Amino acid sequence: MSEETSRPTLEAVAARAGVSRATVSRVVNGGTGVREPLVERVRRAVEELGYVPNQAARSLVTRRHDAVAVVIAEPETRVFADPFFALQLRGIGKELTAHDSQLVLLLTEGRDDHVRVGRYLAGGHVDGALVFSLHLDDPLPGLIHGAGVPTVFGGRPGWGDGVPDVVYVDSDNRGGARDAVRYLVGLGRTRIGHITGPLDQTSAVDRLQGFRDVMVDAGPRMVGEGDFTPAGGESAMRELLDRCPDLDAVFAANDLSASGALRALRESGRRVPDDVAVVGFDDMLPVAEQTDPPLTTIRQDIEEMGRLMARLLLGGLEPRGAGAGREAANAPSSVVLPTTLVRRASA
Amino acid sequence: MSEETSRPTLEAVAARAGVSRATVSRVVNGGTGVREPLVERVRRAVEELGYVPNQAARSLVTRRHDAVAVVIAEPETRVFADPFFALQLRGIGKELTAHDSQLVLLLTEGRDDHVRVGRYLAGGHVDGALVFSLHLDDPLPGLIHGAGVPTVFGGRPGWGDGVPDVVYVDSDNRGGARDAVRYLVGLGRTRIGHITGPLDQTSAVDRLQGFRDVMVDAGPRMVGEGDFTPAGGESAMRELLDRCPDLDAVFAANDLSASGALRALRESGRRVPDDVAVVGFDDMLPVAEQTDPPLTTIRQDIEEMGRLMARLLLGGLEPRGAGAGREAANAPSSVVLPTTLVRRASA
DNA sequence: CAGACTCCAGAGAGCGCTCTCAAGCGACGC
DNA sequence: GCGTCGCTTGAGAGCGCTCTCTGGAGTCTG
Repeated sequence: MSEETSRPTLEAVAARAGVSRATVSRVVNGGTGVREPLVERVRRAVEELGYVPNQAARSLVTRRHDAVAVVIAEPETRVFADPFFALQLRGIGKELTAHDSQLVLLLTEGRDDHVRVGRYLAGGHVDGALVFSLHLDDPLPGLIHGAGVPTVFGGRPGWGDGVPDVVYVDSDNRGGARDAVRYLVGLGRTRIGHITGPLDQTSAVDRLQGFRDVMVDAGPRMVGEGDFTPAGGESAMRELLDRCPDLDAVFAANDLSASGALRALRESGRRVPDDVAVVGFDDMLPVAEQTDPPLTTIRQDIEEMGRLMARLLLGGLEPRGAGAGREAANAPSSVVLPTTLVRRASA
Repeated sequence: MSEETSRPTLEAVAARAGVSRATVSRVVNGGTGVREPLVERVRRAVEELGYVPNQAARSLVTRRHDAVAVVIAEPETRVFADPFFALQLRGIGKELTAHDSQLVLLLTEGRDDHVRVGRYLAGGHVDGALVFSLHLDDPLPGLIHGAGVPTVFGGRPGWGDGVPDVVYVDSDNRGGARDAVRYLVGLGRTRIGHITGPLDQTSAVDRLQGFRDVMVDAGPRMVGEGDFTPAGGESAMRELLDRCPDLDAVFAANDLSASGALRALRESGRRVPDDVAVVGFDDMLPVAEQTDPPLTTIRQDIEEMGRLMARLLLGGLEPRGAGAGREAANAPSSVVLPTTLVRRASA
C-alpha cells in the first residue's frame, strides 16, 4: 500500500517521454503549442507513472491555490441543526468542483477563532473566501473585508449596503415576506400577526420589514419576537394570541418557527387554516412537509445561492493574468434571488 | 485594501531583524536553540511586517500540508437534510483547529467524482482523509484505502471488518438497538416491530441485527423496510400495521423514520404510547423533541464521533519524523462509541 | 532562393521555505 | 594555556513546478 517510494515528478515524466520538463508542463496544463506526437508521448508517460502534479510546488510559483475558503461563523448549535448551510455547501461544492477548486472549510466559534481565520485568509492560502455572516454585530466580515481577499458574502451583511465593493448573494427576504403577507390578505385575513427571527440577523430584519410593508398599520402588538426555532415560534405565538385573541393569520419568519406556532395554535384549540392561517419561510422540506398541516411557505433556493456565491467569486477571480493593479474590470456585483410561494395546507 | 505589494517573505523578516533566514525559520517554527535576544528581535520583525509563512513553500519541502480531507460520499439529498454530517463536521473542525490543520471538504456525487477524489487523495495534497462511507457497495472507500493515504472512516465500512488496517469510528448501533428493544420489552410490550433504514448501509444493518438479537423469534413480517426518511417510515409503519394490526411497539432505525411512523399511527387511530410505543434512534433534537409525542430514542454523540475521527487520524500521523518504513508504532485502532437511551413520551 | 516570420521545444532562473552542514565562539577539563 | 566539546548562527542546497527567453526548424513571401 503506502509505498515509501515518493511520487513521480515532472522530471521523471520528462525523462520517460524523452522531452524536457517544460514540455511536460505545457501538456499537463492544457497542452497548447505542443505537437501532437509529443503530446501523446507525454500523456502516456503521465499515465504509466501515475503522475499527479504537486500542488504546493505549483502554487509556489503561480500564486494560485485553486482553493476557496468557506467561512461559517456561527456560535449557535442551532444553525447546524438546520439544513441551511448543508445545502449551501452543496451548491458551493458543485460549482467549485466544476472549476477544479478545493473547498477549505473554516468553522468559527468565538473570538479567538476570528483572529485565526483572519490570519489564515490574510496569509494568502486561498484564492478567495465565501463568508456566511448572519449576525449584525459580527466582527468577522469586517476583518475579512480588510484582509484583502476576494470575498463573497452569503446573506446581506448588516453593514454592507454602504460599502461599494461588498458582494453578497441573498434571497429576496423582504419581497418574499411581502408575498406571504399579501397572500394572507388575499385570503381575506385581516388580523395578521408576524413571528420574527432573531433581529440581529439581516434576514429576520428584512422579513419583518416586508411584513410591515404590507401591514402598514400593524402595531407592535401584532409582532412577536422569535428566534428561528420551534420553541421560540411557539412562545411568540402564545404571546401573540394573548395580545390579540382574534388574530386570523400569522406569517412566521421561518418554517421552524412556524412549526412551533402550529403547535401553540393546536394547544389553544384553534384550527389551521380555518381559524388561523399560517405561512412560513424557507420551504425546508423535512420541516415544511412534515408539519400538521403541511406548511404553506416561501421557498428560497438555498443550493442555488451557494452555487451563485461560488460562481461570483470565481468569476471575479478569473481575469487576473494581465492588468494587475487596475480595478477588476468585471468586478462582480451582489445578487438577490427571487422567492416563490409554495401553497400547502396551512394557508 | 488589496495591496498589490506582495506579502513579506522570510528573507524580508531576516533582513529587518538582522539575522539569517535560517534563524527566522527556527523562531517561527517553535524557536528552540535560538538565544533569547534574537528570538525577541525576530518576533518583533515578524510583527511589524505582518509576516505569515507561505504554506505552499513550506509544504514543498516538509511534505506536510497541515490539511485533512473530509470526504462525504452521498448521492442523496436526504442525507444533507439531516444534521448528521453537520454535527460530525463540527466535531472534526474543532479537533483539526486544535491541531492547526485545515479541513478540505470533498463532496462527491456520482462515479466521476470518485475518480476525482481518488486522484486528489493519491496526489498527496493532504496529510490524511476522513471518509464517510455509508453504502455497502460504495467503491470509494476501497479506492481511498488503496491510495495509500492515512484514513479514518466514519461508520463501519461494509467490507472493513476483515481488513486489519481499516480504522473507523462508529456508534454501537447494534448495542443501542438492543437497548431500545429491551426497553420496550421491559415495558411489557410483546409484539414489537422494527422499521429498518436502507439495508445497504451498515448502520441500518447493525440496528436490524440488534433488533433480532433481542427478538429472536420475530419473523420477517415484523420488519418493515424504511429508508431513514419520514416518508419511508410512514409507509413501513402502514405495512407493519397491515401485517400485524395488534402490534404494540415499534423500534424505528432513526428518528426521522420514527416521526413518519408516528404520523401513520396517528392516522390509523392508534394512541402513542398507550396503544403502540415508539422508540427511535439518533436523538436528533430538532426532530426528536418536536414530534408529537416527543420521541424516546437512542442517543449517539455525533459530534464526539467527529472529534474522535480527527484525533485518531492526527494521532496516527504524529510520529512520522523518524523510522519511515517500519510499521507505524502507534497505529490507531477503531473505536465504537456507546449509546444511551433517552426517555421522552413516546415509549 | 534569400530573408523574414512563425511555431515549437529546451534551458534555466527562480517561487519561499526547511534543513543539513560547517563555522564561530565561549566554556570546560587536564 | 591548549585542545575539545557544546551551543548558536549562517550559508547554501534543493523541494517540484512554471514561465520567460532563446535557438532551431519549418514556412511563407518577394
